[in-house]
Amino acid sequence: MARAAETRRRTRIQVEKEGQILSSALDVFAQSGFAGATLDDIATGAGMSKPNLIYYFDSKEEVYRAVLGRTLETWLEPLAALDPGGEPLAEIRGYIQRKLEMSRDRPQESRLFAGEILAGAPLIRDVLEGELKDLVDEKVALIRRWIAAGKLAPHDPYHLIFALWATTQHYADFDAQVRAVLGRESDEATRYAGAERFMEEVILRGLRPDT
Amino acid sequence: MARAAETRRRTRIQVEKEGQILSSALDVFAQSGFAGATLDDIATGAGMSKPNLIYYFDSKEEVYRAVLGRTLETWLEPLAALDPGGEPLAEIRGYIQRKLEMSRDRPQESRLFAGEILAGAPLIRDVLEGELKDLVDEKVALIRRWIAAGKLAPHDPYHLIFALWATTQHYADFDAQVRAVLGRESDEATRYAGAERFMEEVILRGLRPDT
DNA sequence: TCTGACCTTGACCAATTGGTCAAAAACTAG
DNA sequence: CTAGTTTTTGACCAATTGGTCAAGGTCAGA
Repeated sequence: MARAAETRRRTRIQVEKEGQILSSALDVFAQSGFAGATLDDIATGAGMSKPNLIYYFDSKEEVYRAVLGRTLETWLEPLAALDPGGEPLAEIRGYIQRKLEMSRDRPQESRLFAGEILAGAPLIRDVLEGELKDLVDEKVALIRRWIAAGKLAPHDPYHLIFALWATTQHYADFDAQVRAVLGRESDEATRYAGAERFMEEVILRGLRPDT
Repeated sequence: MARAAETRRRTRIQVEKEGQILSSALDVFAQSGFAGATLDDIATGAGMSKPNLIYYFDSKEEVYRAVLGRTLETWLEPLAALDPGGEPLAEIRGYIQRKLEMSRDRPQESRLFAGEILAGAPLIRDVLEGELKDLVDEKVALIRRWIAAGKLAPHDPYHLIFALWATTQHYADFDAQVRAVLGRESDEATRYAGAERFMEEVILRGLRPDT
């Protein structure tokens, strides 16, 4: 284990350097994937030498795990924030907005997860089957209650969540494709405004109960 | 250049071996990405030695390009099949079905593209900005005509296409996550049936004109 | 069957890269 | 200021891996 991990109290330098490493590692892993990333790239991005990086994290995989772990909580936040006490359609609209904001403002995190899951989620399978599944199951139950109360049209909540994930994250994960198709003219703000408008007009509208 | 490429007439063995290589390469690249894949893995999967593989393709990148290229046409097919002469809602329903079928039956191709685009599409940017953009622009114009004719509700066709891509491909690209969330019970057939039902009930319904 | 072209691979090479180590530099408590 | 601890890195090592090469095996046509 690295000193940083076994020492009881973390020094000022440890906190700083670990932060720089994780920040650089996020960029590199998101851009190149786990296999494509090199410790030298990460170290350079963090403004230090490779042995110095290894002084803080014992291995490339440990850096990767740390970045993933750090991002996970941020990632689950929007869904967790879905409020049972709120008005159903407004809550889901809020969720869409938060997810789109995350895609826009933190695309690296989105791509990091996309890469991990694309590869079969070898390192976070347990988190997906545990924390994530529990959270989703809880929100699915909530949506079912909203449906039973006649506040939402009756559609499978699991597939609703998948559709929201897929569509919102698409703009970060497949950014290269979206930009290519929309052409040079389209700027970021316009892209995301259009995405939000479409989702609210089509998906949200599809959730409105018949009455 | 490899013999296979410069020879005028391809021998029986060339056709066979190149097919085996591309098939194996699809699996390996889809699973491990470009950087994570090794020529030995691909060669072994194709039932031959690494030098033998290099006899047919000059480099790892050339194998990768070949696999990407081969898959591209298949990939554009469903969108290209959108028929101007057909009934708008039925056409889009057919498109959703075809894309979901591709996700289910050819997940490796889906993941291959996802990986490439996630990395910024370094090798197919020109195709995305050329062929793909042209095809999308053409279909966007078609959808706009349908909207103008009052056959579809007025929503941005670009974002409609993105939403359909995102949602259908999600089931292949993020398979690990979908399975984890739905749990062990859910089998493939049920997953895809649920996805199709949701998309038809929500998205397709959202495209129906008001009248 | 013979011959020339095609196919196959074991052995090898050089570059990359994850990780080690010892020694020096910087920091901090007393 | 001093001694001990923490931090930093140049040099190095071993494993992996993309790609080469020469030698031997196989195949198709005459």
